[in-house]
Amino acid sequence: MTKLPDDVPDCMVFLLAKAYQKAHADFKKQLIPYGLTNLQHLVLEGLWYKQGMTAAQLGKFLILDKATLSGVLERMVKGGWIKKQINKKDKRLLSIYTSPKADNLKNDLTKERQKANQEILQGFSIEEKILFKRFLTDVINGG
Amino acid sequence: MTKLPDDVPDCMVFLLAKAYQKAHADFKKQLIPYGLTNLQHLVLEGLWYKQGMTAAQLGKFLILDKATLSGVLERMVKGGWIKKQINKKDKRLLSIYTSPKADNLKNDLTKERQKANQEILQGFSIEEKILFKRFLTDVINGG
DNA sequence: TTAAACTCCTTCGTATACGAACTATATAAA
DNA sequence: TTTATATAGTTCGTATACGAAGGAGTTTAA
Repeated sequence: MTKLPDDVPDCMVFLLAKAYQKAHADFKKQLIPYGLTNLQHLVLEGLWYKQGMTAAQLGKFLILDKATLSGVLERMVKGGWIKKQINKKDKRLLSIYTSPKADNLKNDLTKERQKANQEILQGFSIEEKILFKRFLTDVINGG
Repeated sequence: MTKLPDDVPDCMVFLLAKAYQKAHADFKKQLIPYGLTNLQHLVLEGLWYKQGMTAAQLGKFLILDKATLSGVLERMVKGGWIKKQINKKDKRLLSIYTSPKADNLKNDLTKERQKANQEILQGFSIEEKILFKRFLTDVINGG
């Protein structure tokens, strides 16, 4: 990731993309020792937040397309991170649970996430951090 | 894109990802009538900024991996948006130029970009806009 | 001058990301 | 009850995104 030129045409999508990619790339490196990708980590966070969510609920929680989630969940089952369980009352529904292997990493992953937050917001004052998060949520919710 | 829950675990990578994805999805829709993707539009902006850049220079300008750019450029040549030209002095280098078909859309695309910026920053005061952009560039450059 | 080192671009592998079409299941309506 | 509609997941197609390895060309160094 190189220095951003000063005089690019003004484009918010570009700025958001590159800020995201920078943060993503750094956190990705932090997660390599755990054998987890960024998104897979988010799936675990989602399930720890509310265990047994269906794929649809998880997708809503993570603001993620069901098509994307489908593949991620498949790889996470294969990796032993989660279990899928078909709902007996409604056979369309998949309830998803974290595995013990995942749960054992919960504290470590929380620390990694906090470390990532710190590095991303390094140099930001407390007020700026709050403001920045408000701006981002405004972009997400606004429209 | 649904409403963001209030009590997610604090994760900047998530916020940045979703803010980017929201902005990206909206701009993507704007670009459909032109037959261009978001990134392809950025390639044109890059070339209008400095015509004849090599793939490596363009990648640096757009903060993009050469492997990603390679495929994008191939599709853009196929679509008639750009021309690749091998440098005679150094046969490794590809100089890249926009096509007349692309140049004809320059004004329209500029307007679309400005419209996208407005929508993303809708509700932001002038000071907030400046601050937000500073925050994002800080994330990109900082580390 | 010839081998080593370097650079540019492509190709491959893997993981997002999402629209669209499809299957299976469940519910609503006629 | 049978049909219509709706919902949950999967699959397919296309486009990023990037690390790693490879091929071709250039430069440096012994």
